[in-house]
Amino acid sequence: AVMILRSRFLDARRKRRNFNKQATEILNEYFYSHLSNPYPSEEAKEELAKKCGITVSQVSNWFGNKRIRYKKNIGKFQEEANIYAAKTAVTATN
Amino acid sequence: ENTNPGSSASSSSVTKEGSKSSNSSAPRTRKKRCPYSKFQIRELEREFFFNVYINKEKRLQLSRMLNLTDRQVKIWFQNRRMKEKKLSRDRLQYFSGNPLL
DNA sequence: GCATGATAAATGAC
DNA sequence: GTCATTTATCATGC
Repeated sequence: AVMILRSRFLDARRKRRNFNKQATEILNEYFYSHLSNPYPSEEAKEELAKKCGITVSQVSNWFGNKRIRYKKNIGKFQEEANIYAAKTAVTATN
Repeated sequence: ENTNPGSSASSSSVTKEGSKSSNSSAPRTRKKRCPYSKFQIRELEREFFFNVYINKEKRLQLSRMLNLTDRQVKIWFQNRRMKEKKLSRDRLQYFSGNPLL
């Protein structure tokens, strides 16, 4: 039984699985509502991880990938940015 | 497999600024990430298993054998230690919600 | 065929 | 030294 779990752990890391839609929503909401400084603190990461049902490392990975891919091609994310900007416009000003 | 690591920073030396000490401000050009070969990884892992912290002598020796700079070897061990720590954390988190134990 | 999550070199703060 | 990060690369999903 231990061997099974061990082997399952070893190859469960690069077997990539997409996050569910709700988790992606939460992450994108935070990212685009903090676009001027998209660097969540450790506490914020833990909260995001809990709400998304993923690990803190996965949250860090997501923000790392998001930051550079957004920076490299802002135009491609423009539509997405507008959507979440409108969705979180109220909370962002507070 | 892996050619001289020192040449991978900027391939064309003519177009890039040839001067080195003229501008003291910018971070110059970040060295392009070049994945290490299987042989290099094997030897690095072997030494890492022997001791997680490598001393200066072995570091220089290993860097020459693998055609890497001592700085690259040093940084590899730093990253490898971080990887080990993260593996431990993930193991704990993975087996903590254990459905079979 | 790219989008996406995870990992591997490389940098910099401290 | 650690450690969050940037960047490119890898591996998979679809």
